[in-house]
Amino acid sequence: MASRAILPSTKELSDADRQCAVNKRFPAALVRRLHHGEMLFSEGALPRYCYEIISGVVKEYRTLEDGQREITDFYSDGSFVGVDARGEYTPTIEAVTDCVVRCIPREALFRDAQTTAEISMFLIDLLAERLDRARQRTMKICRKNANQRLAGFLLELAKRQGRTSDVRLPMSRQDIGDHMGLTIETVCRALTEIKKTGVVTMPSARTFTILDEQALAQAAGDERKLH
Amino acid sequence: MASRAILPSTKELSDADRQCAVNKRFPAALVRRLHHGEMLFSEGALPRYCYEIISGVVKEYRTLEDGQREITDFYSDGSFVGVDARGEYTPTIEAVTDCVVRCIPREALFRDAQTTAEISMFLIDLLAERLDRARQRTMKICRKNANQRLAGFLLELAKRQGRTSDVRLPMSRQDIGDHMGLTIETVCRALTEIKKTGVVTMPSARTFTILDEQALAQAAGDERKLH
DNA sequence: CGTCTTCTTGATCGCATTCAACGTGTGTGG
DNA sequence: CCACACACGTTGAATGCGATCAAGAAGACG
Repeated sequence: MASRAILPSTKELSDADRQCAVNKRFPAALVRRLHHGEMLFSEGALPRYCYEIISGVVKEYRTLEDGQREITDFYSDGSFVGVDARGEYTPTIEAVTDCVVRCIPREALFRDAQTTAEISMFLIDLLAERLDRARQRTMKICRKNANQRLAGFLLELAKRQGRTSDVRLPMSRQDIGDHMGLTIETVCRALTEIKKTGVVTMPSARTFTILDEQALAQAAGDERKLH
Repeated sequence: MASRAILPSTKELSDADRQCAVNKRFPAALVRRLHHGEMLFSEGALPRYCYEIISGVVKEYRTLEDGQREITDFYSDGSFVGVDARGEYTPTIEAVTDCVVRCIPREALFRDAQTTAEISMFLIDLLAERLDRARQRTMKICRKNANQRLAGFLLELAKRQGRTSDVRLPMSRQDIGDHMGLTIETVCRALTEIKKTGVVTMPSARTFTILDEQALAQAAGDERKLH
């Protein structure tokens, strides 16, 4: 696999590497427990801490004046959130499931980044990866129809959870819609259509099993129609 | 105006500040001239240089398998491009108009970032700003209709060029469409509708004058319809 | 067991796309 | 300088996808 690093000499940081680099600096960081629906911080104010997700899933979102939400991403164990918050553009981080997170003081992290290359490179790599991901998401939303977006979303969930059977959908249909730029009804319909093709089964609304991964990838890809 | 910096203690870097920080390190960087349509580098390979735009406008884009393009952004003088390139996900940078750019060796830049806080902070701030911008763009594309997107685009062009009269549209309708997630026809129709409302005049296809800035901002904003 | 939330399906509507044709402008060579 | 060609821009008509409005089904929870 080709390197995704920002420089050829910089190897791609795995979540473990990141944890390591920051852990060395902040070994005694506070651990905090979150209940489903609780917020780590919300838009507007620059947070005092950023967080590493130890377990559970959080969603990161912004709200428009008219109340519409955009969920930029979901994060689970090994991911860092709140690092890229900037002043008034700080998004909200909310627990999708019960979570355990490690609190890292932002000010100290950025102070250390000024003296420790390991930390600053960690930040640069993290931001570059997020930027790339944000742009790929825009591309998907612009260029793919509802079925393709949902097929891609299921594939990614399965990949993140490292399995194809009994994959969990921890977030609501509304959350999925807010993430994919679709309404809740369209999410339902797209899921139903995918089920109908037989490549995926859903024993319950919040679990699924991929029967034909290749066909699902195909459905997420260049196919204009999914019938 | 509230700070947009990533930390309260970090003041927002203006383009001038950035130029300054990097200039100090790379005072003798090579200058290169580009003709309209020429590429600085293209997707796939990690570029050896990144560039500061001295004059002219470039577009940054990726291409999907099926040939569709997504223009992530347009950059003009004072902006840096190619900094956030990462391995296989490197986008293409192409001159929209004739350009003059300053070449900065990437490897040296990132090496310096490991020893000089000024450089690493420059990179972190640049990436954080791009990330924010990318997400706001996604939000606009998801939640706003064609007329709103175009109104917003015109406003931004005017703002960047620092005037409301004889604002240049250096890019083609196709480029605008690829940037806003619309077809070329829809771009035309949206522009026509905006002209019809009388808030903007277009002496030629590539120039416009804003007659009523507030009304244009309104049209870009929460209005669902523009009649 | 009943209530509330979440999920699903149906019918209709509107916006942007698609396909098609026609204008407009720009640059090149005769 | 004009004629022509070609790229770019504009407008029209028909189609289709996802949004909206509405109602009903399935879980979750006390």
